[in-house]
Amino acid sequence: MRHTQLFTKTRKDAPKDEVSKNAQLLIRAGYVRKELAGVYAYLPLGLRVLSNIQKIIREEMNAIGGQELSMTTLQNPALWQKTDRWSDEAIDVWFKTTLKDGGELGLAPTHEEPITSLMQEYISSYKDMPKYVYQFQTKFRNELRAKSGIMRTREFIMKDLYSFSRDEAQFREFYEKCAEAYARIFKRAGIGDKTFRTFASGGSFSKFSDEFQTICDAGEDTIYIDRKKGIAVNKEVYIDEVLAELGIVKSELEEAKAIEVGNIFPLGTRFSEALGLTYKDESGKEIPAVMGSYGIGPARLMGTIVELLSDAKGIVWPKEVAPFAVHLVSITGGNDEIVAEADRIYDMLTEHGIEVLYDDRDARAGEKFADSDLIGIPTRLVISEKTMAQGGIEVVARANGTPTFVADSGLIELLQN
RNA sequence: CGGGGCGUAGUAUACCGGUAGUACGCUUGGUUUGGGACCAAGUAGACCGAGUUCGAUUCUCGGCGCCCCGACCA
Repeated sequence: MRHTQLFTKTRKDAPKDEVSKNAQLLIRAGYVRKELAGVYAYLPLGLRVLSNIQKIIREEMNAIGGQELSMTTLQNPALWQKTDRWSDEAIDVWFKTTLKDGGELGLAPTHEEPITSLMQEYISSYKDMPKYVYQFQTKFRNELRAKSGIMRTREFIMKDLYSFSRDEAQFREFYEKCAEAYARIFKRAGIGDKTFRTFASGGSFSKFSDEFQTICDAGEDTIYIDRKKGIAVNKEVYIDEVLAELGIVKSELEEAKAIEVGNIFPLGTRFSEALGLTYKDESGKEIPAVMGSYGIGPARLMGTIVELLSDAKGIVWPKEVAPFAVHLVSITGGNDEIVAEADRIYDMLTEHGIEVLYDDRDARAGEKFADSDLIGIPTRLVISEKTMAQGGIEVVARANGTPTFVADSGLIELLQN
């Protein structure tokens, strides 16, 4: 993509109403725009990042047998009444709306009810399970206080997967498989070394759940990490009984602030019983399915990456989530030959299927480099009078800023490795 | 929801009970051209409502919006 086609612009100053690093950098670089408190629009660059994150998640969910679908955001109150979750006391973050005929609808804060109802139509035998379905769908949560930029918002897309199993053992098997898939996702997203599977409370559904917590000072949670074992405990269940159960001792734990980037938890038969999702076992007996729920918020993950992987100049995207693989920057000084050469390189990269943002603006080097650092694409290619005289292209890694030279005959090979 | 703070050009800010200033941006012209250039001329602003006052962007009240701390977070 040519920069001159991009409608967004970078800014030197962060808006004064944003304090969080993720929002400041993402707004300055033109990835997102704030519409309201806790409501952000994703601009072309931001949407590319979000899509890349979703691609990683999708690949890993498909790899463990997940099937993607898309439910609705408008919710039928009747289903939520059956599980006793329609009242504002049960779920205090509801956004509700009224129909013209006077009826009421909900804007989905989560999707246990509709997915259970949906699957009830397709699961009737033990032979129909296990099944794993997921979606990327907008959730609305009427947070009393939105905060931390794109990490705690009132409207956000969430990947939510639901598992349907015959019994506890079958459920457990998938639960562990999913935990492994989550670890792969966070590793690919560039935050694997700072993300820990964390024992946490199960909320209103069950005794426990597992969170995936990424160590970061901008986080809202406090966790206790056992680095040797590679696991952690959320402060909310930091009690002797739990520590004993997990086989960890207080003296070896390290306290840290962390961001909850994922959460998996058992639902048991809480929803299947309430909504009649039962199946017949081998003996013809009617049994409720055992369910599990598995969530990741791609936007929160995006925000976490920015919080962790950025420096004074801007963002430093990991390869798999970067909006483009390379940032081609021309320093032309008004010289048409350099423009032609940069155009040629751009075409060559594009023909080889390399995703490239081409800064073809008629701007000075300083501004282009500053913007390039801010936007944070992993590899920068510079074409200038200097590089042309040396018969090559300058390659700069955003992460460390060290320039190397490559002849254009070796460029494609270098980038494809 | 409790507490605190803030609303001034597109952005960041200043001053003031008496015609709102600066920087960046943007427009035009010129000089520049490897780390956010320079000169010149332009462009553009007081969240909404009520009150006090001769006069309110400024003071008071209300509303709306935004931020922070806490609480909450299926």
